[in-house]
Amino acid sequence: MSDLWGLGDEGFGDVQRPTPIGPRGDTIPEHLLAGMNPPQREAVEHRGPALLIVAGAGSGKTRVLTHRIAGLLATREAWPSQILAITFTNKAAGEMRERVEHLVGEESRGMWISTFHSACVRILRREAEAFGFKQTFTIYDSGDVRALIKRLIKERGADIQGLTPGGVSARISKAKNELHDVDSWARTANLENPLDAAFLELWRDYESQKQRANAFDFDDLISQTVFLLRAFPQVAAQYRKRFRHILVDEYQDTNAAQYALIRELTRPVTRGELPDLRGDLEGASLTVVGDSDQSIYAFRGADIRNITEFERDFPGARVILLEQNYRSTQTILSAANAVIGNNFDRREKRLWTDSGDGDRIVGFTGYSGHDEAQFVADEIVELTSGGMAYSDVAVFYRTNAQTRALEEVLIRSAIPYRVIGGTKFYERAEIKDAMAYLITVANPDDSLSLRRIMNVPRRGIGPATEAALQAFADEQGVSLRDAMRRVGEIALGPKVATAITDLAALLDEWTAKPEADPGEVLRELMSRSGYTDQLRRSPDPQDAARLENVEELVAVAREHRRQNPSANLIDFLTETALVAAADELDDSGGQVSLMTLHTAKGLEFDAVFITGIEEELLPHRIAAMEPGGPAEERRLFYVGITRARKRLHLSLAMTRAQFGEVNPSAPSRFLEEIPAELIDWRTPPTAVRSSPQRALGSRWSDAPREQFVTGYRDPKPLPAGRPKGTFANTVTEVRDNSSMELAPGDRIRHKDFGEGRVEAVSGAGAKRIAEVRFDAAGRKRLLIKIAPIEKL
DNA sequence: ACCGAAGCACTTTTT
DNA sequence: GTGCTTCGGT
Repeated sequence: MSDLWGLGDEGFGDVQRPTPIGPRGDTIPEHLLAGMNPPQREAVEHRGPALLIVAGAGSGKTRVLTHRIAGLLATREAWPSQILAITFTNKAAGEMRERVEHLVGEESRGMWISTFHSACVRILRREAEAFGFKQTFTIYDSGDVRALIKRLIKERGADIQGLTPGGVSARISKAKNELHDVDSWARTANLENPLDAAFLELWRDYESQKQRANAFDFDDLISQTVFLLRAFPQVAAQYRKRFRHILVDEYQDTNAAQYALIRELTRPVTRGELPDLRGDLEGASLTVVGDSDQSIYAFRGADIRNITEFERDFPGARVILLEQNYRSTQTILSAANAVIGNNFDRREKRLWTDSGDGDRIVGFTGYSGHDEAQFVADEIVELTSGGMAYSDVAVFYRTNAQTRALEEVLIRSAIPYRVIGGTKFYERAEIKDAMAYLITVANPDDSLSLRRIMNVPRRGIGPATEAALQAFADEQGVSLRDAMRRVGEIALGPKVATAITDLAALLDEWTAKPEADPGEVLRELMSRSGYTDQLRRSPDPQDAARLENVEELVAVAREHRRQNPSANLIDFLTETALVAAADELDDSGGQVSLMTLHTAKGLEFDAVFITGIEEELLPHRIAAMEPGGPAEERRLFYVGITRARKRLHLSLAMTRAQFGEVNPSAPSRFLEEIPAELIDWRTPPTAVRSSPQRALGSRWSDAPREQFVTGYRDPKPLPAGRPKGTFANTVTEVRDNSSMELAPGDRIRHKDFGEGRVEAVSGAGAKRIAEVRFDAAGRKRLLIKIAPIEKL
């Protein structure tokens, strides 16, 4: 650290600065460095063209980032407006802004701190007119994209086999994340393949529809910004000149498009590209923070090489490692280190703490997902009665479907909880309807939203009428909305024509007032369109809840306006389109948080439950077959483990219900990667086998599904030298009792509940259920197929 | 045009 | 088990 400021040879000295900076001698105020360990300190102080901070979980990277920004401001090396910080969620952006403001005060206003998507929308709105879009463009979420593609497939007829909306949208998304557009993709594609050719046509259709609707999809936001910067050098130069310090969090999860965006923004500006530029301007200084062990978004195109090859990409880059953990106990870190150590091809990094071992990890194996959920609930009661707040507890799972059992049991146990993400508020039908009204008002060209509300509530405009309107629009070369306004020129019944005219008039009235209060607009639209009336009059009790949801949305819009008095309808729509799951978290809630392992990234809790640690689920069956899949699933588990501050609970179930079918499940291979002495198993996982004699002393490692089909299979020997779980001496049988005939009155013996008498049998096939009154354990409902019972 | 009943396909993770 | 689509009746 001889050149502490990096100003010497790194070339800052000769460069023209567009705004004044303080005297070089300004030092970072001591309060910004107090209490930091040496690498943290260096990460705050280092100056140079590029800096990679390899930040292990819980190593204080947010603190380092905020203090680094505060340092830049405090020393007058940068104005707030010269800073662009990219975070993973809006919530993280808000927190970072708050913390920087806390450190350096009001003067920090004017920084851009946002997600990739929000930053790009901001750029695109400013520049929209330059490349054929209107400023009022709207944003399609994945549901909108699928709906549009679905319609396009349908319109093209049945000649395209094997093209599903989901498949097509995933493919388009993947291509865009790799920075392809339709034409560049077409050049590399093999169009001999009829499926690819059909896909290409569909994609072209999709793009032209989207353009006509004045809309972007999520992936466009990034890739179109890159194309914009590349196509308009003078536009790019403005942003390059403006942003002198770019900081990117969670860099391991950036994809090719996001990488390209960063590259574009950090290019130097040469004289002549901007009129008022006196000399060449070197590229912005880039700081990235990340941890390749926490890269979990490869499915979204994230490329781990962005971080592993950072030094090669950005010559002159400095790399700083943060390994000291300030979050978790050593027990939790040892488990995390042991698990992630099984990923080969990684840069060795070991988290450590000086804050002690803490409690052992608690393990539990339930009979079913419900049983497992009951364990979670019981433990939460235990923890909170010991003084822990509900909001300090989180429950993680691999798939959203796993919430059902958890929610049922938590409700029954009167534990307040909140599901983060999952079936989001904004995905509910009534909310999408309400939003579609707003979108149609804000962006009259968006025919997708217009179609959605055309006959909602019912006003007699059916498919036939809609087709007639569309035909007229195509014929006249106008929008669907224009066709509605000119309904008099179309031969339609008087009743239908009136309905269309009324709707068009209502929408136009508000389109003319784009600056009106969004909450007010929504309330008016909902009431005057008859939407609220329809729900109020409905006999369906669910409609009462839907009405409440719409009212809730009005309240959300009002609150947004209260917090941003100048925010118009488009601002509100943009914000709601870009909410991330983790943004829903508020710490004030006093509720247990339920979320997927993906959503958990970047968060931390005193007590963490990771559920469903089973083969097929974690690693997930689909991911396990993809190249790099198992390693990424392991990282996901690692992310989950490292969220815990004090207490970690790992649980699994011996059977798991899916599709309403119950199947046996095997403990995850990841469990035995944790040294046995770290886990206190309340009930250990057990060998799953079909022939009782073989299993004693066996391990349940490496237990893929065929084991259940074909019988017991000898596991591979474990690699020596690493302590492994040894739970195999306790063996439970999960057997297939499909053929067992039970009738009321039969006596049975259950492995744990003892003897009992069958009272009733219901259901059919794999779902046959016996109600049994056990002599000691009381009444239970057992799934005959998998219950550990025998007939007496 | 609208409603209810029956049949089916589906679930990995997300901005 | 759910949610969506299809079909047949009003």
